[in-house]
Amino acid sequence: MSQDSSNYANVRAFTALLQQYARYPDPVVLMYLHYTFIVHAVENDSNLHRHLLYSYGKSGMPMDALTIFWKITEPELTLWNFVIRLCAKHGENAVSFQLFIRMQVQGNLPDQYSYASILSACHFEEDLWNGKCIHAAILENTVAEDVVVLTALVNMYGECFSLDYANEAFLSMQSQDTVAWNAIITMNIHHGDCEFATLLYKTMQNKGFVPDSVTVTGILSAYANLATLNKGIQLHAQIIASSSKVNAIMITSLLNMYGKCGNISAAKRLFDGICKVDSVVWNAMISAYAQNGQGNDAIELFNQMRNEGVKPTKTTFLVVLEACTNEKAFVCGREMHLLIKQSGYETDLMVGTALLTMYGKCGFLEEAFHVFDKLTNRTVVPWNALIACYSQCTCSADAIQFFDQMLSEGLIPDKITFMNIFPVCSALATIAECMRMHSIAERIPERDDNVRAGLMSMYGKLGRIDDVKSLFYSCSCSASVSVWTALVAAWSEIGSDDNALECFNQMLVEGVLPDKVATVSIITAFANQCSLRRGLYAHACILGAQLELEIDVQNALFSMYAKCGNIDAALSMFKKISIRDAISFRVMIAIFVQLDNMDEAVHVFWQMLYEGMAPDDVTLATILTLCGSHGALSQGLKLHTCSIYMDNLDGFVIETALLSMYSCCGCLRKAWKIFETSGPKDDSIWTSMIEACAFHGEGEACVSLFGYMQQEKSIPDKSTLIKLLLACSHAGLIDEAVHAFCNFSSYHSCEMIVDHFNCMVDVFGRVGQLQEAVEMVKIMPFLPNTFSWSILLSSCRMFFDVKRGESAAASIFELEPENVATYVSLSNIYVTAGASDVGWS
DNA sequence: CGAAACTATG
Repeated sequence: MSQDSSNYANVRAFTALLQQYARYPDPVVLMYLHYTFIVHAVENDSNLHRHLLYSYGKSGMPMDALTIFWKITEPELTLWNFVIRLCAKHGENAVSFQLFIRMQVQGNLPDQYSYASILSACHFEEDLWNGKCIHAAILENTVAEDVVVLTALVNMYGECFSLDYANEAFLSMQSQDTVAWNAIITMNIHHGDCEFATLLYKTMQNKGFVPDSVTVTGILSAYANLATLNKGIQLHAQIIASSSKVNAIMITSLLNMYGKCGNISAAKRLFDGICKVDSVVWNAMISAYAQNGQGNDAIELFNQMRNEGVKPTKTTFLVVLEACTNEKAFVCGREMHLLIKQSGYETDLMVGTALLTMYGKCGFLEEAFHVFDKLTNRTVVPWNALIACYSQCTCSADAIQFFDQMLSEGLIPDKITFMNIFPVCSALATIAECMRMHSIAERIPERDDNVRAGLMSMYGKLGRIDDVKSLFYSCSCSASVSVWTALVAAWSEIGSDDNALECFNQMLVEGVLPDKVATVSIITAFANQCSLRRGLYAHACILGAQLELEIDVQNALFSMYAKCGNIDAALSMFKKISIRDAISFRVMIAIFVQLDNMDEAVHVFWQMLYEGMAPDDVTLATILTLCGSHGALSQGLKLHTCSIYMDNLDGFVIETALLSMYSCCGCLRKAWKIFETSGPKDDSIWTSMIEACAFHGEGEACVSLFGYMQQEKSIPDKSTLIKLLLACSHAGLIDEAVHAFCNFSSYHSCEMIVDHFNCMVDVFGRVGQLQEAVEMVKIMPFLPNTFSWSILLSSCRMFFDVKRGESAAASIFELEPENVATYVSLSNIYVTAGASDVGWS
């Protein structure tokens, strides 16, 4: 066989391979094939070049495609257009333009497809000038009226400049086609005008154009953004009825629509019935869960996705992290971090920001900062996320420091920055800081009514109603609903509920309808004043505004009824909410906990689990504490079992609560078990264990725990010391008490409080060392309070010491002349000492 | 075999 014919056979074989490849594109396989061609010296076949070029294009590798392209001598116009379009599609806009110029230099005149391709290389505002140049060239050309070119212009102006210009290009078409309609519809959706997009959709059909899958996709996202579930369902039904082929993109749009409209079960039914090889549909379903407060289902679905071998993408990380953040699922979040590291997305700005937000929401500020620190070319977005983390964890000073650091790095804060930093200033309660932030905020370009409202609520929280008012009156035009809300809240903050109500009325009079946020904050304001009458009034005012269906409003309403003392109304509202969220349950549980109604609290808690909602650790911990105080061991055990299956809970909080619950229910051994099996211990769990031992009279155990705690470098706080001293006192462990007391005072003398000394009075008094007890009262660096003397008095009574008892009683009378108990105690001393005849009456 | 404008999840 000659060299030529063998080469020919190779070319045919490789061509076949490449065609096969097109069905399952994979960059690694493609590069391997390319390498093999070179080895077999068939690489220079021009036919093969074309195949390779297209294959690289399909795999989304524009630069490799270009390398092949340059080897082709005198490529025809279609190939030029192909590579221009390919580079544009993958963000290589500059390369597209170079190709476009080079093509013409080599004597090829652009046709309508060339113009359409090069226009698609203009995506951003910065590209507008290029786009306009191309537009000018088109106007000189015969293709100026071509619908393809004009559609590309619609898109270019829509993405780089304004909807108006896009509309102009659309209207300048002599006749539109479906694709052109699709372009103008999607442009309106991208600009947020979904109502108009649906109107265009109707018009298009009236004019006889048949919507295709692209139209449907766009309209579905319009319905999603408008949250018009019924329209969405209707369109879904039409899709099914038309029995046209449903592609993955349409499925994704449907999932998104159901998710945004809050109909998770419909989304899940759809999802279960499709072929799930594409990560995008998984992402959409995970996101639907995450956005509807079902973070645990989102996480579970993600695990299923991995089990089925679907590769997570950047978006997967973003949506799963969102779920972890909402659920405070730290364990899962940390696993995600590992995966993200492996995928090389750790330093991606979006992923990094989502990751640091997750850590921050879970309360792990160090980890959050660590992620932040690794990000390069930081924009204002990760800074805002970092500041928000520290602000929400009430690390106000750090938040301010980061703010200043951000400024010194030359970044300009945006309104989100201020939305985060204003609450920090009110938390710090330093007026100088508030004014400094105020003056910086005055200088940012995008200050708007939300920034103004933020400022007003900052001053409002500090009670500076005059500053709030002057900001309100400095509005150049009529105040927006957020500004009105801030004013109402500020009046309410200083307890002037008449003014708050008057402002609310004034707002209604001026035709400003309360939105969701306004309604919630107004209802909450009245709830905090326990003003049922005003709360009812606010409730009545919003009845017409379709707001009573909003879950946040419903939560605020029933909580208001409870705070104002009308529990029955609260409960019946709670029961009537059709789609309750996790917040509804947490609020309702908190209400019952506050009422010390364990049965109802536990009942709502189980109901919450039954409806698929995850409790947070605070909710579970408060219920456990309630069970403890009611001695409800069997409920406590059930809750313990159930907590084992939740991974979104803060271990320390739950373990500490469990420990206390067992201790209060009399199971010291179970409390010990919790303590022993918990990992590294924080201060609160040490303290709880000491308290538990004290409660059960295990004084010696308290003392040794206290010792261990200090060995572990855990610093006992003042309340731990009190628990310990009480335990020692009950167990008569004088030396141990003295030791702990002296030890603590030598290291933390500034934390010593009068209660510590009172405990020591009790320690000595209880065993009859009355002289030492008196000394304790004398040497304390505080003025002894009634308790100090009362403790001494009761010891004197126990040991029949009339003289010291009289002197203690005299001191109490000085402090509290009306204290009847003292008379009783003293008379008891006289009686027991057989000295009732000493002349006191 | 292969061109073009409009398409989903964040």
